[in-house]
Amino acid sequence: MATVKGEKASDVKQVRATIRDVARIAKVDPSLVSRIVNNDPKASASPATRQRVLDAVQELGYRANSAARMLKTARTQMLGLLLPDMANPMYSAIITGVEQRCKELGYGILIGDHAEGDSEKTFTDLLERGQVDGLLIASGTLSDTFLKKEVLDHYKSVVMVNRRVKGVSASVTVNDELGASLAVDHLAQFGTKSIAGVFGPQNIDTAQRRRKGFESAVVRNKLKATVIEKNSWGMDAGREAGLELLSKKNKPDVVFASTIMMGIGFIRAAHELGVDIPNTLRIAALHDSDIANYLTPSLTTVHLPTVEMGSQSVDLLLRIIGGGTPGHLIVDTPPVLVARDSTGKPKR
Amino acid sequence: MATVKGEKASDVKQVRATIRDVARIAKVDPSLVSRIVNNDPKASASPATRQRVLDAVQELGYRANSAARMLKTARTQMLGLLLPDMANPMYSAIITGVEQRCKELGYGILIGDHAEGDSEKTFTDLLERGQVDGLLIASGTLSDTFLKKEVLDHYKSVVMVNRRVKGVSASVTVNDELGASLAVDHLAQFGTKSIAGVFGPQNIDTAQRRRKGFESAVVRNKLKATVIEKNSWGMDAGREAGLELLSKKNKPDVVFASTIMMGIGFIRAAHELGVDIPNTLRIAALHDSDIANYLTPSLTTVHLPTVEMGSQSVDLLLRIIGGGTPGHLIVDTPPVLVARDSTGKPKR
DNA sequence: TGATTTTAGTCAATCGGTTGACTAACCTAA
DNA sequence: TTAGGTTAGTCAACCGATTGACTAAAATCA
Repeated sequence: MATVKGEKASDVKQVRATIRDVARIAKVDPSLVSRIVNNDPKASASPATRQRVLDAVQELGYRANSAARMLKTARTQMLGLLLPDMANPMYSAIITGVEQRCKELGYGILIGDHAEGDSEKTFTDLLERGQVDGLLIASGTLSDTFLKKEVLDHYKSVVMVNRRVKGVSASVTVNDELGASLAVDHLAQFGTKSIAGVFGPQNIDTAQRRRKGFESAVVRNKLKATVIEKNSWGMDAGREAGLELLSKKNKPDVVFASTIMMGIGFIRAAHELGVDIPNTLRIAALHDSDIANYLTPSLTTVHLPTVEMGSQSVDLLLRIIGGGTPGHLIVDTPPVLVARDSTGKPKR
Repeated sequence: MATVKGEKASDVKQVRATIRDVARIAKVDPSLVSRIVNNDPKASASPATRQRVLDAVQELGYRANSAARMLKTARTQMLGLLLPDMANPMYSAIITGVEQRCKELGYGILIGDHAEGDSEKTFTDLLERGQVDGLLIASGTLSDTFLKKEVLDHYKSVVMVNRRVKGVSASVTVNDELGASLAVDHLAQFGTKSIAGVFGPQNIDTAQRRRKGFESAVVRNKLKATVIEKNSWGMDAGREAGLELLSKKNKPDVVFASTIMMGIGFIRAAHELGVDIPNTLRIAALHDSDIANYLTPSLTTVHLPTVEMGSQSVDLLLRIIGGGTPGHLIVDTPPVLVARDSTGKPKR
């Protein structure tokens, strides 16, 4: 190997073997190599030749240059994933699911974390750079109209995750309705008369579905309900709701929080106001996460199949990219109640 | 436009304009378009021509096909980011920083979340697909030897984030030592005699640095210290440490937890054992995060510049990719103590 | 045996940008 | 006036893989 003056071993970037290198070593045409490695049905090669090619691939550690492949096939083998906030355990569960499935299928993920302000920019960036074959959007905050406008304007393969948006023809959600009603049923069994429900932005269908499940269970259990709607899904919103509700004259006996983050905030508010959980107040929240075990009291949750939602979104998106029909999928893994201390028997 | 039978408007994917389209409209050669849009200093064009080109770009909404550019330039304009766990707030802070900077510089991020088992696979995938110009590794768990072997084997541009690994010549870290000692100094001011420190895997330099800061502050404050080392950084490890320490005869008065997650776990253990914080026990942890405000009691932390660490890692990596010399950078934003209730005056 | 199909493989165009080399017209200065 | 230098732009060869069209030899069939 030619060595440039002053070159150190660590500087040597070994040159990636190309398909021509493989072809030369296996003594065949590059096109045949291509067909063999991609096991193209049109490839016809004798077993011996095929083996020679495979050996050469092995020997050189050949891997197709993805840029070249992209250019020719107009497929990037990458999916975009747009999220508002990675720190939220719900979103990280979605990421996990998306990632798992993508890895299995050989797709890469380009992540777009959209902060509040620049959502528009990130969005168009991902789309216009044309570096993804399709886009998964898991945002509980961007408005329907914005999404619809942006998405349709770019005619891209898009799947909404954990949400349905009118005008976007594909989505994957979980059974939020059942999840919410499971929580309410659990809370109702303690003989309460009054329940409160804390919800997220009502212009987003996810919140609506949860509310629907909440309300049907409320009716079924003959409870009297108070509802609070917040404009975000976070701990701050949960705490505010808690402070509001718990400083009222007639406090609720039990509370349903529509996200675990809101539940955490609510518990915090209860502590601040000296309200004892679970003796005076019981609370349950949607979305399970490890953190629920580490709160005091530990938080009763309903586990929703968010990881599956992530992976099934990938499958749906790929189907759409492949020309299949879009649609609205509800993950059929059922929600499961995980009872913990926040609804438990009073301690001691 | 030719319309295929049965084609609906929504099926029409508008064809991306190519550089040739722009050239045709502006009546120049494609090469000139390329030079103008990339403002190549070699481009010489009259103001009028330049404007024609720019107008055409505008009109067609032209954006260079990234695959073609990658192929020709052998640059992908993408960085890989390898993380163990997105749910952890420390890592999501790093992501935030990396993302911000990448967006500013027009780079994309390919995320690799390495679960415990498949770390090796993800790793080689990202590297071998050759889809990134360089790699940021922010893993507090992969072993030095593994990293060294994999990294060096692939001669890639790599920056370690929040960690230094012998044999990998670039890293960005924060001043963990100072951070830890700040926390200890704060804890010491309450007149305690005995302090406990809870640390992560000692085969990782990050843990060692924190320990060093802890110990120097312990000496400076003339304290008697107990040290616990755990093999992970999480809530579970913190809780275990808490259960161990707090069921002993002579419990510590104050505790330093080397991550916020460990702090959360420790508080949980204290609750389980009925130890009152902050009256009986005071605790402070490294890494600030929103969740610290929502715990009960809220958790005193030391804010480390993790977001900056993320963005500066990008700068360093890009410098290396551009042929610059690697090096070990310590983010110079100083750690800041954020005092909260877990070390506060006893309530009431 | 001769005609036809199958097998095994090659050829060459193409995807869209980039970039070094080149040219023609114009400008400057001696 | 003419040599030398700018300015404004063009030409064409890549980058590496894919894929439709093609060919020659071998196998099958009648």
